[in-house]
Amino acid sequence: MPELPEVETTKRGVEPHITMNTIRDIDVWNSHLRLPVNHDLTSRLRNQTIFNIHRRGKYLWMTLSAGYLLIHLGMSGSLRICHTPTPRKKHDHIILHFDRNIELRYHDPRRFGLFLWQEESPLHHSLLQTLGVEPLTAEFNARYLLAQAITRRIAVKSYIMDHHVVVGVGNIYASEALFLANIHPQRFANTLELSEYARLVKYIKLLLRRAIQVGGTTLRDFVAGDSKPGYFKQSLLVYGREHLACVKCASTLQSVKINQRSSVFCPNCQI
DNA sequence: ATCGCCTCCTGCGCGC
DNA sequence: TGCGCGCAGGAGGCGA
Repeated sequence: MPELPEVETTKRGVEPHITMNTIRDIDVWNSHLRLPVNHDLTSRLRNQTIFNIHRRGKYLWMTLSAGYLLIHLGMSGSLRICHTPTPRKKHDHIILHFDRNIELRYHDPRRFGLFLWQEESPLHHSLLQTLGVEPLTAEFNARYLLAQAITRRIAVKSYIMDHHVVVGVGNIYASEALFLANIHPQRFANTLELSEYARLVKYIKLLLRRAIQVGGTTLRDFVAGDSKPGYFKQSLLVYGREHLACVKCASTLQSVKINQRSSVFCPNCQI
C-alpha cells in the first residue's frame, strides 16, 4: 500500500500525538512480521519517551529515551492514532499505550512490514545503509540518474523503482512519471538521454510533492495516521486505467508485466 | 556485478 | 450465494 507520500503523510499525522509523549504499556498481538518483533519489545519500550520521528525512504524511525524504534509499513501496513478505549481491529498487531489516553496502533494484514527496537541509530542498520538518494532533494537529478544507469541494462521502470538508486518511487508513481515524461517503461535504463532523465526527475518530484500535499494516494483501506483518508487516486492518469483512453491522445492504454509488476502505459505517447 | 524470479501473507474482486 | 483464481502499492535473497 504505502508509497513515499503515504509514509510521509503517516509521519505527519502521528507526529503531534506521540512526540514528547511517554509509552506506558505495549500489546504485541502478532510478532510475525517480515522480521520478528523483538521478544523483549514490551520491557524495552515501557516508560520511554518519544522525542521525534523521522522518515528515510519508506522507513520511519523514532528517537526514544534509550534507543530507537524502526518501522516499515510493507505493502499493507498503517499506523493510526486511537484514543482509549477503541475496539481492536483484526490485524492491529502492535498497540503502544501513551499518556493522555493516546494509542499508536500498527495494523498490517499482510505482515510484510517491520517493527523493530534498535539500540543504535537505525541509519546504521544494514537495511538503511544501502538506500539511494531521497527523491525530493537536489541530489536526485538527471546527471545522477544518467551516471548510475551506465551499467544498468534493465527496464527504466525497474531502475527508478530500485531503492538503491532512489528511494520512495513505487509502482504507481513510476508508472505515472514515465507517462508524463513520454518514456516507454520497457526502455533499457542505459539507453536514456540526459534530457529524458531530466523530464523523469521533474515529474517524479512533481508527483511526490503533489501527493504529499493532498495527503497520500487512497487505495483500498489506506488511512493516514490521523485517520483522514487521502484523496489522490482520482488524479492517476495511467495506473489502474488499462484499456481506457489515454488522456493525451485517446489511444488505448496497454498493460505489460515488468518484473512481475503490472505497468500501464500509452503505446502512442511513450517511446 | 547484475538481473530476474521467488517469497513472505491476507483480502478483494472477478468469472463461473 | 459460494467458490476458486489471480492480483495487489515492498523488498530481501537466491541462483544464474
